[in-house]
Amino acid sequence: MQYQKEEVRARILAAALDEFETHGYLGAQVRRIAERAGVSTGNLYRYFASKDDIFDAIVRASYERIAALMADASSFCSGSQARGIRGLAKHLAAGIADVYATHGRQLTVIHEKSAGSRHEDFLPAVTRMIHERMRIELTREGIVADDTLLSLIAAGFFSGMAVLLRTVEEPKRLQELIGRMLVFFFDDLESRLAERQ
Amino acid sequence: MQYQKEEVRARILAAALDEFETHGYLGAQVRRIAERAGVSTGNLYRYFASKDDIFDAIVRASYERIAALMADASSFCSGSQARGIRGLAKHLAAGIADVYATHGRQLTVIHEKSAGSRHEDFLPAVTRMIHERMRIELTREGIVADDTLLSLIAAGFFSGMAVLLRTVEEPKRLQELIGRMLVFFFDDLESRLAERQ
Amino acid sequence: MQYQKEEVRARILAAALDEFETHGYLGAQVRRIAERAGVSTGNLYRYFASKDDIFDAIVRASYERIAALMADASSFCSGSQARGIRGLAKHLAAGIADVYATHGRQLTVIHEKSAGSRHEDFLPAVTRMIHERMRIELTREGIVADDTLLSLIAAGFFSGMAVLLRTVEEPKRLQELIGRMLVFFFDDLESRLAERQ
Amino acid sequence: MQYQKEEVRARILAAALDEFETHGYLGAQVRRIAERAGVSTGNLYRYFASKDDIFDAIVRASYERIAALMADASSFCSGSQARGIRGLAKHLAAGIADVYATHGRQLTVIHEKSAGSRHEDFLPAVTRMIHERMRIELTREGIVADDTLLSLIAAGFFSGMAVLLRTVEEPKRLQELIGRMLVFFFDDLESRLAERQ
DNA sequence: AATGAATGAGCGTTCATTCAT
DNA sequence: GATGAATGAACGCTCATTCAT
Repeated sequence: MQYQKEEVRARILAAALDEFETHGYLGAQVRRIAERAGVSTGNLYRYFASKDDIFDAIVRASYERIAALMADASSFCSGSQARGIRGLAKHLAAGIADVYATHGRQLTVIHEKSAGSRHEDFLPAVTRMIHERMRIELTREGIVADDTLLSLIAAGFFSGMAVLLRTVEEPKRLQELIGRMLVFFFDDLESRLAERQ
Repeated sequence: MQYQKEEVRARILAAALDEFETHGYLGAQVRRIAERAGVSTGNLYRYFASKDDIFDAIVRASYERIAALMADASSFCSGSQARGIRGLAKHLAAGIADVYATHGRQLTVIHEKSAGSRHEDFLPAVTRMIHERMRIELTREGIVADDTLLSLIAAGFFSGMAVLLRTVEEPKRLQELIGRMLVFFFDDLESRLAERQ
Repeated sequence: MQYQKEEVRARILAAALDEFETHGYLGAQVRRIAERAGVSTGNLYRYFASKDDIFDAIVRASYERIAALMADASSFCSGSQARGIRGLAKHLAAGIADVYATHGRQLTVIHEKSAGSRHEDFLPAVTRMIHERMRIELTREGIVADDTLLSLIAAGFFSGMAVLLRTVEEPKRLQELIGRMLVFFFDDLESRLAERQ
Repeated sequence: MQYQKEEVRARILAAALDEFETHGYLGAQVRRIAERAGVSTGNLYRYFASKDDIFDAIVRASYERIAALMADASSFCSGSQARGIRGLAKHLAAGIADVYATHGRQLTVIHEKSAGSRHEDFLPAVTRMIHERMRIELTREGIVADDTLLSLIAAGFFSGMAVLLRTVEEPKRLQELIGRMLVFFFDDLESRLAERQ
């Protein structure tokens, strides 16, 4: 019985992931999710209290792991020798890749299809968190950088990671491209961000 | 009569811009647009055939100008001496800023609030176009670059421009930051994109 | 098996009584009844064919006893020396109190919470029956009374009994108040009902 | 246009009155109300925000008039020479008849069919108010009466009025029966309520 | 006998669109 | 040209009842 329930729950989540991916949160229809899952509407509501709740169930783990990743930057900063923004970026890139490895489609959905749901502020929130971390790191290094520029880099870095993870299937190639993206974004950042004379 | 019609049409478009900006395409309500415009719902439908049509009317000009900007790279390439990707990027940045100057809010709307409308693929489309232009330019210069990396840079560049244009109000500061963003994205691009040895 | 069945049946009825008392017939939920009874929904339907059926099972006994009470007025009239409406009222009051003693909550439920069920006409039916009895008795005594007035008294008497039985816990006090209510309703009824000159 | 709107609103209210009368608040269906009114469901919601709102619109006036009637007992007590409970009862009876004359079916609906709506406590509330007024009046006259008995009389009086008003069509007959009901309930009340020796 | 997962018709409500005036 | 009342399909969700085990 327990097994069967879990299996149904999983089928609903799988169907819902398809649906949200295709139509976005607002465009998604609960009936369609139920149909795709081979479940009646009524039964679906035995597993989830509302449409928003289904979305949350799909997306929560990736949300929490990303949030945790951002939060543990202090432990990262104090403990490691690979410091500086490049170290931070490496750390974040590895963490994001890690989350993507297990929650790839879910991360994409919360990133791009959450408008109207309780998670619609995911992208700005993540951008802000990355931005803050980078700001702290740069300050520590005595580097002065414009905040707008910095937030733009934070957003570009996160979305760039998303593009790579979604596009590149071969693991070695992926690792290499992440490395080169890190070079692209953070090598010699100091001089590239310097106020022009 | 013709004059009056244009004025009504303009009021509808202004109200709709507000509405789409606030609620996104799917969350927007035609009734609310009509109310804000001081027009009856029925009359609104004399000017536009559907909600999607209103969205299109708001957004089409910015879409076309961006598309045109991407298309005229040939004229750019043949005529100008400021060549290379940096020249291209400068050209695109200027063009985007130009579009933004007259269609700023519309550009933001098609960029971020188009989910569910016929323009929901605007962002990937623009990214692809920029990507292609950059690819051509780099090929001309004999530079080999990974396509995924390139498309990620294209997307970051476009979204970065959007951030700057939306955030920075003071024109001189804006010009400066655009310049520095160009430095950040395109200075020494060749070596930063080079396959690692 | 039979014993066990009866115990389950009783638990369902007890839970249903709670539920109907709290939410009324239409507001009651079969699922909630099953939960409170510690029985599965499916099993509940082995004992009762429908929600309406559960309601009927709870309420039938009090209904039948009240109906029987009304019906045995003939035996009452022929056998007893305590005649007249006062005698009838005393008899009915005692009978109602008797039913209430064993089916108090059920009586309240059929009286006040039966809207939507097959018993929703309980109150008017009982009122009519009391009314008829009183009419017969008054006719026997040669008293002429208006029928509307009489039915109003019948209803007031029954509802009044319900109020007392529900409100007053102490038996002696209850007996006293019932007595005084009888005085209030039936003492000198003849002159109080007389057509005014 | 204004006329037409009012006419539709009136049709909806009339249909809803039928529906609530027949099925009670919980059993009533918005679709059925719309059908009976010859209006589409969507249009019905242009006139009323919710089912509860329709009920309120039907019933509010009678509620407020009854509440006002109860509230102005002070003005009644100070000004008039026809004092005592009999005076009070006469006053209330006249007031209730007055409300019934214009809101008869609505009064019945809020009285008997409001379970589940925001007005479901109408009957106990009215009973309590009448009870309190009567208590004040009796105290003024130095009469001691049991509160349970008093509340039972209050309820019987109100419901009795409802019965008369619903049943008796002929105005003179109605007046007469009301008068006789007042006699029945309040003549010689003092001695009938006296604690027995 | 018992479970509780499953069903599906139907509820109150919304909103893009049409139509009578 | 303009109004805004009217439509009705469709939405998210509920719950009495049934069914596979």
